[in-house]
Amino acid sequence: MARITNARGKRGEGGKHRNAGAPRPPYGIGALSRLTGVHVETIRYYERIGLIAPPPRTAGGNRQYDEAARRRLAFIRRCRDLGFSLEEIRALLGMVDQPGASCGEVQAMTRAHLEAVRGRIRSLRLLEATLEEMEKSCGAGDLPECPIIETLFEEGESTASP
Amino acid sequence: MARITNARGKRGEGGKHRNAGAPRPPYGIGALSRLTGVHVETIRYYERIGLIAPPPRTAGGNRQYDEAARRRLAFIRRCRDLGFSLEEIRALLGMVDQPGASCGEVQAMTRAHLEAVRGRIRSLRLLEATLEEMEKSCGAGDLPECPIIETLFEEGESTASP
DNA sequence: GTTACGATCTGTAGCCGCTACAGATGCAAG
DNA sequence: CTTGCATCTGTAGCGGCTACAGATCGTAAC
Repeated sequence: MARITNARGKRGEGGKHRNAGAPRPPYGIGALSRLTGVHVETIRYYERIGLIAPPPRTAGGNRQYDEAARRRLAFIRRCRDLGFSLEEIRALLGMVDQPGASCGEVQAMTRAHLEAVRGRIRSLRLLEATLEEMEKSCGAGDLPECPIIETLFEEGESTASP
Repeated sequence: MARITNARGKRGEGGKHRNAGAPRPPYGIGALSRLTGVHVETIRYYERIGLIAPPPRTAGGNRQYDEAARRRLAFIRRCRDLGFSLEEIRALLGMVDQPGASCGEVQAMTRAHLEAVRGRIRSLRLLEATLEEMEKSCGAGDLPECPIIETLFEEGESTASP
């Protein structure tokens, strides 16, 4: 969502009258946020919990990020989009930082995560079926006794655990 | 999960030597927990946030629940299993308590919830596809440059938002 | 220079839906 | 009466942010 378009939309961020386009390092936290799609507060949060390193500061105390920081944060963002937890991401970043030979581990984590995702899909589908049935049972929705409520009051264990 | 089997398994709860089977009202909070599958702490939490009414107490201050309370909590449990939020459940309970004519509303809520569930399924499926592709790209898992990591470092917006 | 205004700073508290303690009682069986 | 579980209250923590408040930074325009 909106990557380069508004990167310079409000303020140049690169100072003077640069040759237009994306801003360059060092990035302020706002620029980094726009570049990666991670909210400013979330970036600070990641720093607080030690997911990203504290960047150098300006004389006044504002954070300044470089290209490496940007890439790392974008990596995190992509992992989040794929549903990895922050702890999983921490592990992944650790593997990234290792020399080599970690490919197998990365693959294993991906596989485990994939299995978890599939599990969630399965239970959501059961849930979907139950809800569909309940919804249909209502017909026009003007019965004296609501069948949905009846169903919810009935005995018996439920099917899914989302 | 385990409904009547262990209802009397650890302690009679019904006092004396009752004719076996399920305990009877009034239920202590533990018995209620076993009957509904809702943890003791969670029951107290529901009371604290006003989702269930504070029950009468024994002289010593222990909670005592009746059959109506049991049914209501079981209702809540079933709704949770179906993925309704506590706020949604609060609304549903309000409708239950209304005389009649709320069937349409209940149906509408169910429908809305069903749509939300379907949305979640859709994004999880996108996610699944991406993860599958990533995982496959690794092959035997012993490449020098891990393709998964490469992918995660690549530019471009991501697809799903789970 | 100064003013104005946005960007950024720190710190704290809140969201949901529980869960996990600690430390004090209740209560029934032996 | 003792044992020993069940229950009590209260508080804090989880994950992953989000939303303030109130202060300071930084820069463009006058």
